[in-house]
Amino acid sequence: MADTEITGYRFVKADILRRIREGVFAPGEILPGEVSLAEQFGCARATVNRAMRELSDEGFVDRRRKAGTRVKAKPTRRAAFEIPQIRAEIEALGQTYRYALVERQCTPAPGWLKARLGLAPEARVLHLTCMHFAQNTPFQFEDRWINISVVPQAEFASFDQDGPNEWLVQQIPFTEAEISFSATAASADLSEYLQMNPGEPVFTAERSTWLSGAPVTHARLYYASGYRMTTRY
Amino acid sequence: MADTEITGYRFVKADILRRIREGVFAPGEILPGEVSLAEQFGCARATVNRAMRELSDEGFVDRRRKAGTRVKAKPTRRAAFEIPQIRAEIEALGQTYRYALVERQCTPAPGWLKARLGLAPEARVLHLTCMHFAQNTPFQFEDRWINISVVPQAEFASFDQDGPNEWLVQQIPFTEAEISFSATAASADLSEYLQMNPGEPVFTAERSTWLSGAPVTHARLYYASGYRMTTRY
DNA sequence: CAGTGGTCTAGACCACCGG
DNA sequence: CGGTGGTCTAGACCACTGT
Repeated sequence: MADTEITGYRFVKADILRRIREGVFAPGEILPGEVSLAEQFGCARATVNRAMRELSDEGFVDRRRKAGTRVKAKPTRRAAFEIPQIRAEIEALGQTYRYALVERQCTPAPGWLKARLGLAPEARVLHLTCMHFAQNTPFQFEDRWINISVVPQAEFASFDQDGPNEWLVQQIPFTEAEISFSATAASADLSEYLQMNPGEPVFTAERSTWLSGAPVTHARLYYASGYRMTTRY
Repeated sequence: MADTEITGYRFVKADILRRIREGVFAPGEILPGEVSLAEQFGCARATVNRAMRELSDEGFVDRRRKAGTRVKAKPTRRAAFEIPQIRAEIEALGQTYRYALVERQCTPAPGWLKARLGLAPEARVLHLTCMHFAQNTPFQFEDRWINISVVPQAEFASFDQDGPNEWLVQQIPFTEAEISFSATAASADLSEYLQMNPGEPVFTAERSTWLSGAPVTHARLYYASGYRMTTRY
């Protein structure tokens, strides 16, 4: 019997997804091959292929040559979130962004940093601490380290107008990055910068980037009280 | 002059990306059109199209009909993270997973929950609290609400063997989800469940799902001390 | 309105890997 | 080994939107 004649990879994708949701295709079950589906939908195989590839990218099905396409038994959905760009984040809230440099210093890299980034034993780094405000209330405290041997021009940048992140993205790209989130307790110093009480929970992001294996920078970002990172999917 | 003859969308993608990184294509600059690139690379336009589409998906370029493709001025990289599946998460650490139901109760939905999910005024919900252990040490405390009118079979499930999440993914799919992360302070109760001190920072995830607009479930997930959510990109 | 990306097609060859 | 998905091609039509 003729299926609906509406084509388009979006339709194919939505239709397969519907059948998965309704249990027509049960978890673990193998789906018809691309050729067969192309016939059913009355479209080219490439169209089916694109639909299935997206379903696979989004974690609904597993595809393997010869083995075919199977509905994932445990649907591991994945969500994408935008790496927070502080200025954009604040301005998106309709608030004015303000930046302030707290401290700037060239120093030998501390041991933990060398270990984390894989720095050379004698490496020197630029250490910056700064504040980001939304409407003049503290929003984020940034504790950043930049590898001078990979980004030598950092040594001569003042960082008194633009934050290190904005500066870095214009100076140097990166190829690998790692970001992790956790909850930490505010130290005495930090609590003053962020206008909170010592020991209060702080949402903390820690991010490292490399350029083809060479350590570029490391930052700890401490968010003021009440911050939430949200995403829909 | 002839460019390299190696084709493949992966090559095209990598080559364009390299030129972006090296500054050959500066931020904000417009790239050659697909036809032109196809000639340069000696391949079909569809091949270039796929390469460019992926670059766009990954946030390196912006594409618009008629306007062409531009290098993103502020590279907003996006990272994908897997929605944490507690059992898998713990077993991936090589530890044994254990689940325990703490409390189970059908109740009228509290006001904040109705507001958050968009529940009907007279809605009744199933409220569950449970613990997840890794190697018998507390890993996560779960505070979950399930909408009985959308998932009626929940009323008759005991939840004494399997956690609500594992049960739900087998019972009902969802179409929309929202997840947010924050740092909260451990309440007296919570600190006992997670074996920590009251007031200590707790990494907290809050997740809501809907099925075609109908509220399905809401959960607050409190992670034991020291938890980090990490992703590479 | 015209140029760009978005999508589809029909056919082809190939790599991989399950049986 | 043979079937499945992975990819490419040459060509086509179309939707959107900047100018």
